[in-house]
Formats: sequence, structure tokens, C-alpha cells
Amino acid sequence: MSVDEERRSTRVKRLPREVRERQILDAAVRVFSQYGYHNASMDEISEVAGVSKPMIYAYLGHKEDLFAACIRREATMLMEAIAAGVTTEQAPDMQLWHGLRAFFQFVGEQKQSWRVLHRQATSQGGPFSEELLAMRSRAINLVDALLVRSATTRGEAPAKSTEALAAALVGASESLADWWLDHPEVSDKTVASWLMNLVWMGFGDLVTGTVWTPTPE
Amino acid sequence: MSVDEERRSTRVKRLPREVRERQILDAAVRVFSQYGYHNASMDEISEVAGVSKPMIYAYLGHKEDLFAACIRREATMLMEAIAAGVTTEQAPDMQLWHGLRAFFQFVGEQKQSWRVLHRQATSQGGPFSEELLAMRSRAINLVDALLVRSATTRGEAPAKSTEALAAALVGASESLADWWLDHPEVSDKTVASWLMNLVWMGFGDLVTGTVWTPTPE
DNA sequence: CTCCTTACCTACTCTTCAGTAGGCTACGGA
DNA sequence: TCCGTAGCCTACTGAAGAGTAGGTAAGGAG
Repeated sequence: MSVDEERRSTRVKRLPREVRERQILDAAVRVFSQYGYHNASMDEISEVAGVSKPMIYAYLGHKEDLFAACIRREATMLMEAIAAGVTTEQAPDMQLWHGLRAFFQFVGEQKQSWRVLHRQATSQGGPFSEELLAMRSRAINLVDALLVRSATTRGEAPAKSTEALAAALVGASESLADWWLDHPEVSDKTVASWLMNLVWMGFGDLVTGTVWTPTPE
Repeated sequence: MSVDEERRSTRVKRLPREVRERQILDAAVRVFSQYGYHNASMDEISEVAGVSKPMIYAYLGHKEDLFAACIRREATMLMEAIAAGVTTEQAPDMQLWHGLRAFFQFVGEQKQSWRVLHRQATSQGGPFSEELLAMRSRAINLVDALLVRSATTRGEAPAKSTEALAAALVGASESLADWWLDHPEVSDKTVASWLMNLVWMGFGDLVTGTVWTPTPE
């Protein structure tokens, strides 16, 4: 059996476009998350995906398009995971709690997705980060709305600062998620509860020993 | 007068190495902060600096070295600015308050420095980010120590979570600083006080209307 | 005046990699 | 059985940009 014959026989069969696109995106997320956007080469992605480079261009377009597609897919998954845990009927603190839990659970399960979202997309000033910045804004708006609602239901005028604080909270979550990647011995629930206590009760209470606990469902 | 003669006559005189190095670093910070590490070219940096490319290589070494030098210089300035405002004699909340104020003041005054530190260095997985990660760790350790001290002086065992919370706070500060870049109408003091209230009092107090205020010095 | 060091430049090389041209083959329908 | 389309590849081009070779010249020391 010649080399050519062997290669032909062991080559995976022709697959429908859908499947290939998934394979390519999976590979791209892996490679981007490992090397970063610029150091990731289309050649390596095609190799990991098990297809040739022109296939990528045919199906997903240029490098930037491919990256944007990765971001879009992973960010959508993240947002959906969070949305699944939160309903507007819950009290504000419970909404935040479930949101945080869902977030850390996602990060714990999809470390690569998280890396490509956070570490890569944030930085590059190029046209791709827009996709990611938009998602981040959505997250901030979500938290902002939560804060505004919880203030107004108590009859107060919403503070000017809610949007800024929402941004701070999102940043805190991201940073804590990064810390967590280096300390995997802690459970996702524990990490979430730390942050919950910080933002809901403040350091002041860390010092005095008061803690927030979720009310039983 | 020929072109050559004009060029020669308008050319800035020979300058000592020190001065050139400063010019080059200034240019590098500007260009890196605008385009990001990868999209910044040595040619452009040399042009902005007003020297030729080989000068950069002679004085500051390769691209990575140059970038690391930028990070080191800017990060050192930031840490010194923060350290200048904080003394260990102050109460924990005042230490945090002054640290935050110094931080936001620095960001407000040195936007480019901040961009190159935060947006660029965090992301690239290369050998340079180590410089930055080290600085970030120092900041986290500083906050961690603050939390541990404030807990132990109250006779409590320090919680396991202080390091994680310190990371969260640093992330919140970074994220809030980014938000602030897009909302320059707010004063640095105001932004600092928002974050201070968040971390010291929690959202719970935002909702109930309690606020932390610095005790008069 | 000569020599040597230090400042400084032009004009390359060489590599890496995004993106493409052009074609081959499996397979379903007419 | 012939044809069209969709899956798939090898083998290239072209540009950008990091890094360098090999110089010129200013100016101080002797």
C-alpha cells in the first residue's frame, strides 16, 4: 500500500459544511486561547482542525472574521449560561448571586473560552475587539439595570454611579476569575460567595465578620 | 541650499545617550499605547522618536526588551505614586482610600501610561507580560497585606479569601479606570469614592443609602 | 593634527504568514 | 452515464516588518 493510498484511506470522509465549521471554530478557540491572536497562525489552526487553510477561508473568512466568530460564539454561550440562572422575579441580591455562580461555573468548565474572551479580545485594539466590547457592555448594562432596579424599588433615586459600579463589578469578576485559574483548589461556589460578600457587604464586614448568605430557596 | 544641507542644518545635534533613551521610551509608550504591541512597528517608533531604527537596537535592544523597558518604567511610576500617598500608620480604610485616590489621579494624568500597562501588557502571553504581571502581583499583595493586617488587628484570624479579594479589588480598579477613560467628566476623587464605597460598604449600602466618608485628617 | 570613541544613518536581508490560484474528486440528480 | 455542485487540497505569491551590515562624522584627548 503506497503512502498516497494509505493517506486516502485513513482520511476522514467528506463532511457537511456545518460540521467542518464547528471543528474549525473549536480549533481556533484552542489556538487563539493558547497563543493569542497575533501569535496564532492560520496554518496552525488549520492543522489542529484537520483541514487545509483554504477551507477556513472558504467557510469562515479572514483571520479577523474567524476571531470575531470565536468571540461571538463563546460570548454568547457565556451570556446564555448567566441568563439561564437569573430571573427578574428574584430579589436583587439573589439575582446577583445566581449570576455570579453561573459565571464562575462557566469559567470553571470552559477555561479556554474564558481565556480567549478575556485575555485576548480585550487587548487588541483592532476591529475584532468590538464584538467583545459589545458583549462586555451588555454584561455591564445587565448589572447596572439590576442596581437601578434595586434602588428604585426602595423608593430612592438611582445614583449616577451605578454604571461605573457595574463596570467595577464586571472587572472584579474577571480579575477574580483569572486568580481562580491559578488556584483551582477552591470551588466555584466559594469564589462566587467571596465576591458576593465583597460587593454586597464590603470589606468592612469582612473585618467585622458579618457575612451575607443566600436565603434558602 | 540643497536638500541635504537643509536636512543637516535642521537636524537636532548629537545628544547624550541618556537623553535619546528617554526620547525613545517616550515614543515607544505612545506608539505601543496607541496600536498595541504587535501592531506597533519599530519603524514607526523610531520615526516618532526622531532617531533611526539601529539607535533603538543599540540602546534598548530588541522589540521585547523595549516593551519590557516601557512597562517597567511606567509601572514603577504608578507604584511610586501610590506608595507616596499611603503610610502604614493610617487606619486600614484610610490607607485604601489614599491608595485609590493616588491610583485614579495617576490614571487621569498619565492616560497613555495606563493604556500601555493595562490594555497591552496583560494580554500578550509572551515574555514581556511577566514584567507587568509581577507589578500587578505586587499591587495585589499590598492590598492583601492591608486586609490581613486590618483583620488581625481586630483579633481575628485572617480569612483565606483575602488574596482573592485583593485580586478582585485590583481588577475592579482597573475596570473602573477604563470606564473612566470614557467618562472624563467625573472627577478622579468622585470615581475613587465610588469604588471605596463599593468595597468598604457594599452594594447593600448603596441601596440603603449609607455611605463611607473619609474622616478629616 | 591624528586618533579613537560615541552618536548616528542608509540601505539592505530574511523570515514569517496572511491570503489565493487553480485544480482534483466524491456524490446526487437527470 | 454524464454533469453540476460542494468538499477538499497542494503549492504558490506578496507584503510587512524585525533585525543588521557596514558605514559617516562630530568632537574630545593627546
